[in-house]
Amino acid sequence: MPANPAIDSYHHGNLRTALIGTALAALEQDGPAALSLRGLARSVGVSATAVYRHFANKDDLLAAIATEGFEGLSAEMMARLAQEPDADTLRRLVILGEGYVNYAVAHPAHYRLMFGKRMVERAAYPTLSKAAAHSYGMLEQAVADAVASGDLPAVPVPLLSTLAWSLVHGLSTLSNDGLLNDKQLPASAELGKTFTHMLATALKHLAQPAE
Amino acid sequence: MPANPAIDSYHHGNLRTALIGTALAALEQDGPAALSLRGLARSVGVSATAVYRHFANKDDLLAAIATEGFEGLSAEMMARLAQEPDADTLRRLVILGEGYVNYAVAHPAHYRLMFGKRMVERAAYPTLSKAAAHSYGMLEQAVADAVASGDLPAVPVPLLSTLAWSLVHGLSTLSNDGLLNDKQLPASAELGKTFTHMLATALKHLAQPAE
DNA sequence: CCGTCAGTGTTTACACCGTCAACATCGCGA
DNA sequence: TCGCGATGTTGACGGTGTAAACACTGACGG
Repeated sequence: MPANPAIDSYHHGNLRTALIGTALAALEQDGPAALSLRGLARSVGVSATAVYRHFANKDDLLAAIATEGFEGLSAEMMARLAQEPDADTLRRLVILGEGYVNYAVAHPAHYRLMFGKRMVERAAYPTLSKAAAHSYGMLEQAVADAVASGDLPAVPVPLLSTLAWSLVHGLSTLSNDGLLNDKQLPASAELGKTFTHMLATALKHLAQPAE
Repeated sequence: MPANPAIDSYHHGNLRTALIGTALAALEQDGPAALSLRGLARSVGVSATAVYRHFANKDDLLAAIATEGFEGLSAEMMARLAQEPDADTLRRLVILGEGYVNYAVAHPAHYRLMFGKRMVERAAYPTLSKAAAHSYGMLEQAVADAVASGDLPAVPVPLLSTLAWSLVHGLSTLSNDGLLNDKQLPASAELGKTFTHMLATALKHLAQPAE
């Protein structure tokens, strides 16, 4: 294959990458419903069925995009952690939560896609499910560390991390769906920080998990 | 209009109701993506364009279905509250959370629809947004009561109720998307109870909301 | 140097979809 | 009774995802 992205010839050069890139742009601009394979192919300047040389079908393309989303999410969280290397376990949890919500509200359509039906049938998309598991793993690890160091009470880690995940995920989707705007609340990005901090503070005093 | 649902004639009798009902069944069986106006009309035994006598377009139908969803959600929470009239404010919050998650996981496709893009452009669907606001209002009221009675600390009510909503909403969607099944966790319905209880317990000791 | 061959892109076609316009049929009220 | 509004039908248009058959091209082995 040629080293440069190809100028204009019969063969595009790197259609796969171009398709994902264009799809991402279209996604954030017009929403997921407006994304069509034919339109995408048109934008890239290629015939409609050329897409099928690189993706089994539309879902397959979307899965690839969703995978990139989880990778981006993990990267964002990782970067924020790296910026504050001396944070204690609770602070690290807050950083993760803040990074999570921040990424989600910065890429609303992408984020929505990441949790679409492809996530349900994730047996068919192992790469996607691995990427998602990695993102979740970062959260769970942070929770485990906080429990191990005694900064969080000895509640079962899966329970605590699912709770944390539910919170940031719920906040992200509610915000993306515009359900928080009309209340007197700080911007959603700030919300992530406030919430995770609140939660960490509260959980320190968590007594018993079940009745 | 005739009193009985109509037998078989040129005019269906209560197409609108029939469409919503059939749509609901199809929704839970095959998922939201598989739901088409034409297929729906076929199932009901009516021509494709008959739908447009009762709904402006597909989105309008879906909005009606989503509205019913929020009404069902409110009803479920209300019913559970009524079952336990002597519950204190914190317990009432737990009941609400449990009812919320329970309804969501009992009607996954319906619940997903309720938070689709119609929710974003809810200016165009005032009935839908009213129904949604009512569901949320129940939560917020319970939080306000708990704060007023001193059972929860004096954190701004919108903040606390958004936190509660985020939690149950996040948990519901994660569960519906099958992201919780492979962990060693109790069933999601039970999770709702556990979580809200955990949260209520933890929040009792919440000190300061912000840094 | 040339042929072949796998990878990539094209054309054509099909079934399905949401929706519009024009027309048909019914039942209720003046 | 009759006419009119509500409801349902037929037909058509442009859009979609995708399968099948075909075309182009660059790289590699003889």
